[in-house]
Amino acid sequence: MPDNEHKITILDIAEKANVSPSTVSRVLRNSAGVAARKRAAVLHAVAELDYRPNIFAQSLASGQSMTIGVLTQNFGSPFYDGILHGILLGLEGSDYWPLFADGRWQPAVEMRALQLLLDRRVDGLIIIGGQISEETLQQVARKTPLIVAARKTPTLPENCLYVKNYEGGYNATRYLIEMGHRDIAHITASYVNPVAVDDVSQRRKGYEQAILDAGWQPDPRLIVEGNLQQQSGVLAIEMLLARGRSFSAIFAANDQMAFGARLALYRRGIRVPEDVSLIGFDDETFAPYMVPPLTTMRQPDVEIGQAAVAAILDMLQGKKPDLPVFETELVVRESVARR
Amino acid sequence: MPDNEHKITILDIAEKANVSPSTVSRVLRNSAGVAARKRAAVLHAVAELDYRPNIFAQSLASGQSMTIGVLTQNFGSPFYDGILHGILLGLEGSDYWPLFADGRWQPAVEMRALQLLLDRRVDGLIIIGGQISEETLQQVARKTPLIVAARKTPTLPENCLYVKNYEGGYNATRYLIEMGHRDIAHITASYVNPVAVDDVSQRRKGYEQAILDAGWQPDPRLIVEGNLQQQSGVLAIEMLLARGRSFSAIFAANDQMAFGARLALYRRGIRVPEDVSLIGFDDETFAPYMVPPLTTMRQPDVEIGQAAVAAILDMLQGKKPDLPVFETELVVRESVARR
DNA sequence: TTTTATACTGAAAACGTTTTCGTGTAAAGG
DNA sequence: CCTTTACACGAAAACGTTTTCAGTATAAAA
Repeated sequence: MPDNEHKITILDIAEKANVSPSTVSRVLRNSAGVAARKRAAVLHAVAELDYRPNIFAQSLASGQSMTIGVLTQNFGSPFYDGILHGILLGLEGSDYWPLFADGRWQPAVEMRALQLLLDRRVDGLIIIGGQISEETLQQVARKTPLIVAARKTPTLPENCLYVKNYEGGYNATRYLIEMGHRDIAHITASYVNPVAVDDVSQRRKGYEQAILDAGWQPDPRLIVEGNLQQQSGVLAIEMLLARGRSFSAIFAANDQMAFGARLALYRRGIRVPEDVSLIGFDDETFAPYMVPPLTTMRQPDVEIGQAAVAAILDMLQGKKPDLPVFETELVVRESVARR
Repeated sequence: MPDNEHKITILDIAEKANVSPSTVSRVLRNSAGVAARKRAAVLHAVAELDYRPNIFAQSLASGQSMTIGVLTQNFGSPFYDGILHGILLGLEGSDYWPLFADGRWQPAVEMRALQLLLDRRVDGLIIIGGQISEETLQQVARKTPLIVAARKTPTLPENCLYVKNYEGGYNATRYLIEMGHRDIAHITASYVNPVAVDDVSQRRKGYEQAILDAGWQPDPRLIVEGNLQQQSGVLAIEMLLARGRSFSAIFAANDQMAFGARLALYRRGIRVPEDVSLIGFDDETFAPYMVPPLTTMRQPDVEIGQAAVAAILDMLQGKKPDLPVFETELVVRESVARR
């Protein structure tokens, strides 16, 4: 690099402002009273020299990294992406900076990512989904402010952000029933390579309870399993059709599988919603642009991200965080018809 | 763990292994020869005490942060997300760690994010899209290895990753022509709040040239502008239809607008591809699940991300990076019919 | 006027590494 | 044998802050 300019440090500021380095530091962090005259001189020198503190020295000396670790499973997934967006929003103007890591739904990768985040001495940690053992999580929580979202963690009620998936599944099904449907298929997922997905099984329980409450018996022939990806929605429909059990509506445990299902129905010449109604879960960005626009249960992803950050920030200040419970919301579009 | 509070440092290792701290450091970074016996002792002590180096001290002493800054404009966008994924992939196993920042397509936010990344002393920087002035970019490039992707930067040919958008637009249009279409509409975008989108205007030039090469004149009534979002695709179709100029095919400058267009056509009862053919650009994850599956031009997003990382890593080793030029690829699905 | 708090402030000690400098020792060369 | 040369490796000096400690004024209290 041709540019061998001397990096300006706090010492340069001190010299230029005719004070000691300690005083410069005090001014910069507002950690103690400093005479107005000197404060001005310091500020002036800082501006003049365009001083940029060395973040490593700061962190080393103060023991704080001013970063929040965010461990997610899949940058690409729309739901996770919404949470990330919320985190970004929540962090805005807070002096903290997010450090993202992606576990890619692989236990080994995830553990490594967690370790790396810890090694980078994050001041707080937000974990979205994943499959790290509760024991490990407890251990982490003991040393670092921790929030776990989009995942069930019975042993850490104080650190968990929770969405009412059971109610969501119930309400989605209930809506179909109210629209006159009786034979309602459900596309669920119990293991995704190969981690149990509690959220989704909660939705299934809600589905089954809604059927029971209507006075009917859930029919196992109407339940198929996918893996949350679009393609598995296609397969689910094939399987369902092969079983020969008729149905007039489908509740997919997430939008992505609903999209796949919709495509499979199109290929079979089955119209939506004239022949079969379809409801999803998540309200992904694409849902309003499905043909026809997808009726679905919205999860407040951005809000969850914001709440996670708010909670971490509270914890960092020693306050008890408040952990709202999130409701899902029915978004009526055009993929469900009255029967 | 029975955490006796005492953080173990390199000194503890040194003591336990009966060597000096310097030697421990040498073993850990492999920076100089160490007697096999001592090396083993150090490694043993490290394992025994579960030593974790303090990354701030390392960075402070070595002057390297072992991080790569990534400045993106929009975590949510599928194309950007693909690039991010590629970056993650490329970084795997490289000792470097990505630091993400989101410019949100807002110049002020973007500049602030850049500044923060620089303050964190990233060893390299990848900028995806955005509107930071070329002058600023040059300044940055002088001090830090820099790669700019998905954006035109005439003054920085050595730092730029480039996709053949012109050819992509040309080929998409050419394909429609070959399929027997003559009246081909184009949904483009010239400014997106309010940054000029060079990629998209290249595609438009390709479109116009293909028409010219077929011996016809581009008709301005067949060109509408959106803002790259789905919703603008809907509006574009409304506008197009209102103009009364007939057309049998549409080339949308990105998939998102194609999705919106498809919805608008559905609402008007215009069938795809029987009445109107539709081709997009990007090959987003959702494209194969549109109804009907969308024919589109694929951009190698993941590969771009990987190439960006590879280039940065090269630069960090003082090597001249090789900067491949990326081709787009026609992905034929079912949204274009022969006329 | 003397005492006693009450600001300020600078010197110096962390913080936990990496890296430079020398020194002692063993191998190689004459 | 005596010099070089090469190698290991410990001591100590960075790296750039924050924070503690110990003053010194200065103002308030007595």
